[in-house]
Amino acid sequence: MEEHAEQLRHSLAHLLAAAVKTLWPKAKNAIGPAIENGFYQDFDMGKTVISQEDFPAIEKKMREILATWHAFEVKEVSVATAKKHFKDNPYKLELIKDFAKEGKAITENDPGNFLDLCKGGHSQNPQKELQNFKLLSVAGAYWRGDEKNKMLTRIYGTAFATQKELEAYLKQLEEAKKRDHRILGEKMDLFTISDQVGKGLPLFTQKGTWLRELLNEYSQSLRAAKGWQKVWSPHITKNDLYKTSGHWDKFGGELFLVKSQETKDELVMKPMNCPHHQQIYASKPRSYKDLPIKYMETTTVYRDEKAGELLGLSRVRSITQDDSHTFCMPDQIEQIYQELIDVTKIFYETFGMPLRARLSFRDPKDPKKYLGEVSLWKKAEDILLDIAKKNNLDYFVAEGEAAFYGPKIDFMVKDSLGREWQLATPQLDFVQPARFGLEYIDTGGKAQTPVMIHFALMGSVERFLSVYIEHVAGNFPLWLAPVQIAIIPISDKHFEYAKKIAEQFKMHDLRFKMYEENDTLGKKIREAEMQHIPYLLIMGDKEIAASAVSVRARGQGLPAGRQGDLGQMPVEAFLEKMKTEISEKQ
RNA sequence: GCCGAUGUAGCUCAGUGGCAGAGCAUUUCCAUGGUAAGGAAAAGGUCGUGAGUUCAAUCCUCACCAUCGGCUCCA
Repeated sequence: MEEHAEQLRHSLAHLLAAAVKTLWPKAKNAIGPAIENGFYQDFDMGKTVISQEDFPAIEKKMREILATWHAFEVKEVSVATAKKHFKDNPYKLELIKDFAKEGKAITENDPGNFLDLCKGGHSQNPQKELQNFKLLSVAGAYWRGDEKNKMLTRIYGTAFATQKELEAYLKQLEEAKKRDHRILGEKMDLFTISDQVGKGLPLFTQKGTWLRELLNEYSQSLRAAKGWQKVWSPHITKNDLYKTSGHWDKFGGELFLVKSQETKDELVMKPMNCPHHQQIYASKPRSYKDLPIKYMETTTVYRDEKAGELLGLSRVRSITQDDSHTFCMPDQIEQIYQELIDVTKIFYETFGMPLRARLSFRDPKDPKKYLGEVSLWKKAEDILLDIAKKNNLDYFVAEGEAAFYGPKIDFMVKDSLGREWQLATPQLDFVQPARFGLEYIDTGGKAQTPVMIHFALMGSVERFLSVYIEHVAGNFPLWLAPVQIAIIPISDKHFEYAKKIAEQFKMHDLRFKMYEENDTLGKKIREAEMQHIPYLLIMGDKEIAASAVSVRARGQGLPAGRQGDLGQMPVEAFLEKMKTEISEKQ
């Protein structure tokens, strides 16, 4: 964020605090930083409940107060003075105490008639610069982000230097809302969520299933080309498996339990596939000549996510991973990583999504969170860093983001609205193979422990879909579109010709929808456009006479006359066009 | 899990302490159409679920369920 925007947003957080404290004198303001595109401010509101309905009043008060603000004066004060100034605010007192302990200077600012504890960094000209803001939402947030602490009321707002930028941002929010995958998913009939099946358990329609299968086919085909082979594992398993792997201690609360009525077996729904794949590896002795061994399996795993965390397809309880596990010798790690990085680059380039890599390493200050020897971790992290450099990845290191069994590369993927998502994640694992006693015999005839590499290209099909639907706003490329062609006969006189064309499409494995309803042409075109079908074929007397079809490419937005009109072409020419586009994944 | 909001027809949403409403979608009929909604009629509801207050609850109260905005978490 540029410094200027940060200053004005931070200043607005103060202004919001001032307004809320004027309207509700008992409110205690906690912290209020600038964030991307705006700011927030936390309050302890006591028993008062604030809702969006209060926003007009708050915004009005903010503008009133703003008129009295001139310059932010930042003053350093003693701990005792600061404590006196904020004696009624336990949050500020806690901050003062912490700052004092860390030996930081304590600074206050007062732009007019509102004293606040603050490190500084404000707008130089509040009258002029703080005009373009809007309050957006109210939410709960734990004090200092710790769920053991009290929940405060957080008010989010957005602010820009100019009215024009503010309006553009609000418009972008609206656009994002329109392409929300939950809304498009329903409109385009891709998936549905039923109360009777359960929350976080989406059901996929025929169209949504095409997307799942085509995406998976692509994901697996890229890896198959580099030697990964499919395996299969069942969906329930004895819980001992996860006790051995170490997952039970860490994630036991999120496992779905399954009880056998025949035996005393305590089973669980599998929350991941790595232990299963390790058991396949362990099914017979392995030699160094067998390595690397590359398994892949796209399968659904089940995790009991906390209720409030479920969200459309982005966070679900039935998660379909396009998973793979590779067992190799330490000196093969680099080669495997290179292959996985190659695959990831191709995959995301196909979808037009730029990549950035986050190297998720352990937090050196909190070694208890991780299993395995420190020296192994260090070695693994060095290898990842080295590979990232060699591949010219746009990368950054994030300490404390590692999985408990090893460091990983999280690929951050940028969508067309500029939002970043974490999808593909090659993860190195030095811990689990040892726990399961996996071995291979090296050239000297000695048993060694292999290294395991976890990797899912999409991450999960559901999560990838949630991002991708919004990335393309429902306009899937031809090779992916569940319905590729809308066949629109002008009237029932033309149905027979339309059916003949449809037969040809069937022979070429093209996916089409026939608009046979007795509706007007305009209506049928509208419906096909609203379904984001890539090509619309209109056929009437003229087309029959010419043994042709009239082709209209999908419009990308609102109606604008005959946009996308490609004119009449012979059926063969159209088929050829489809073939080319599909094979090139355009 | 926590804070807040919401839940009325398949969808989007009005509305009321006293027989439940619209638009779109659906069905039927009329219209046979040339590039984003032709016309008419019908059908469609335990007003999220359960309890309480009341002569009477879709409306008020409580609990639960689900959804949404966030927080925390995310193998």
